[in-house]
Amino acid sequence: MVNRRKDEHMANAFRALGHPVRLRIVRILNDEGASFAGDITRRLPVVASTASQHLKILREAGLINDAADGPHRYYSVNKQALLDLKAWVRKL
Amino acid sequence: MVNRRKDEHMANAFRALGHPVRLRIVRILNDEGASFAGDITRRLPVVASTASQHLKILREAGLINDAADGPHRYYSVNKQALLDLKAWVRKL
DNA sequence: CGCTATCATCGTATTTCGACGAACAACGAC
DNA sequence: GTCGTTGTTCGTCGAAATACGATGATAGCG
Repeated sequence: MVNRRKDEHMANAFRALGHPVRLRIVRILNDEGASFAGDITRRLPVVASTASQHLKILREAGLINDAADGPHRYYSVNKQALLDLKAWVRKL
Repeated sequence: MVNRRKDEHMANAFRALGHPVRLRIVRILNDEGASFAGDITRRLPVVASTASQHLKILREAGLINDAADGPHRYYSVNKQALLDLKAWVRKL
């Protein structure tokens, strides 16, 4: 099948979104713009190390970007990834 | 947050879609219409009992419907659930 | 330099997922 | 009733996910 690899990639993205905390992270970044890790974590019901893991999962799924900024870390949504997601879902 | 419960529900749906086999099931039902369990299973790289489990997960997530039809079981997409999913994703 | 702040990563315990084969249930044909 | 077909559920086991605290790494302040 032509789209087997694409499906694999999309399944990865969906799996990353398939957790309340991670869904909330994406919504925070999407609704309120890029943020520092601490500002995100402060709004989540988990400790910092756990939040960091969730951010890593979203990053590895390609859904968010990160950049170092002094001792802080700046996170933002990957707009292109979200566009791809929307395009895929629209076909359902 | 107003949409905490909604997010929980959407995370469930995303988690259900977060597996290649289940994504493929949804695509089969969506692209080719409702099907018997056996016809679906035959196109998946897993044995029948595993396919049945995946169908159950999708059903419990509300993404597909099922109906008994003699010794067969008939599966179809839940159009409303997909509409909800699309509406949610569109807001990203 | 030492000190604080900010995050990430490591180590670990618990839970959940995902796969299979075996056993079970429901239906139709006979 | 007994088969044969279809599909689900059960039992099990290894792999992965999820949470936490502890430790490590880096940047800026003094």
